[in-house]
Amino acid sequence: MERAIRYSKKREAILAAIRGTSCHPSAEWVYQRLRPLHPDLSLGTVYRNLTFFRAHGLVQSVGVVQGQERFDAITVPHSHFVCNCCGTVLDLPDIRPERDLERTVSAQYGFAVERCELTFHGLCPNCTDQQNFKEEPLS
Amino acid sequence: MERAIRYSKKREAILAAIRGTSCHPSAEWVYQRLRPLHPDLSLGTVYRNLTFFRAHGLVQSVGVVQGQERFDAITVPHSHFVCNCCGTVLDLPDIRPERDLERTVSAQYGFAVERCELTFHGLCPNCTDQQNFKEEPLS
DNA sequence: ATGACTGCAAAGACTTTGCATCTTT
DNA sequence: AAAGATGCAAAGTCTTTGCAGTCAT
Repeated sequence: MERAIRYSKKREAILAAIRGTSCHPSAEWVYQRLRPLHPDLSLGTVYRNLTFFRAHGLVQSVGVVQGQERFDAITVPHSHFVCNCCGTVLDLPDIRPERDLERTVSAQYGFAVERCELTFHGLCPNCTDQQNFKEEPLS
Repeated sequence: MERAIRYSKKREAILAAIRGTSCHPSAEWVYQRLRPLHPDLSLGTVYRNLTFFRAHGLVQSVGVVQGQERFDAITVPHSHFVCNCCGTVLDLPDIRPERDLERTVSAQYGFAVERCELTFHGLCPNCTDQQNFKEEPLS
């Protein structure tokens, strides 16, 4: 028998928080975000629901950035940029790998490919500026 | 003044261990691998050297798989496949994103792109078989 | 001799989990 | 009333770090 799913205010709020931002939040971010409105929210509940959402395909992991797992409510395939300095994660909606690459990998290697992740790493404009500033100290 | 770099037996062994495998090892893997030959090796030293190698471009992180960071001695761009079940990481040397994608992202978004990561997730043949077996229990 | 590297163990950071309680159905 | 969801705090993992001792130059 499959485990029943019940409504919960917290769960709804957690999902809404993730859907309401494009920052690809971490568990901690969601927790801090909801605490004002839900003072009795527990970080454990955030984690449990993130696991729940991922298992049910409502959110997707964008990977671990600077030690924290980051999540995305957009589950259709798209690419990301990750700033190595500040950890910002940004969507690149129109950057796509070649369409048939997944199929090629499946066929060529015999893997059951479920998804494909294209991620760019570097510095965002903000951090580029700050880095430049550091390299040109007050002479 | 730049910090001097000295030779160290352990460091050499750690790098050799990473270069000598294609399994994209974790710190723990390297530690277990070297323990027979270097009984006094410390896990902290493995971590410190992994950080050192990455900072000097001798190894590259392949990301965090099932809670552990995985490393790759091959630092030329190439793609990976990660098995969601057993955590195996495999190289896909001939699968490459379009050549100019990094430049496009730099130009279009103003990021200083340092590298691009193309990773496929799914099940390796081994885990596919075992999964099938589970789904067809002894009738 | 200097200072880089290491072992050891403690501390840190993030995440998971057990159990009693509260909520939904 | 039954069982899922939560709060709380403890435990679990992986990783980093301080310090004293060791080793390379």
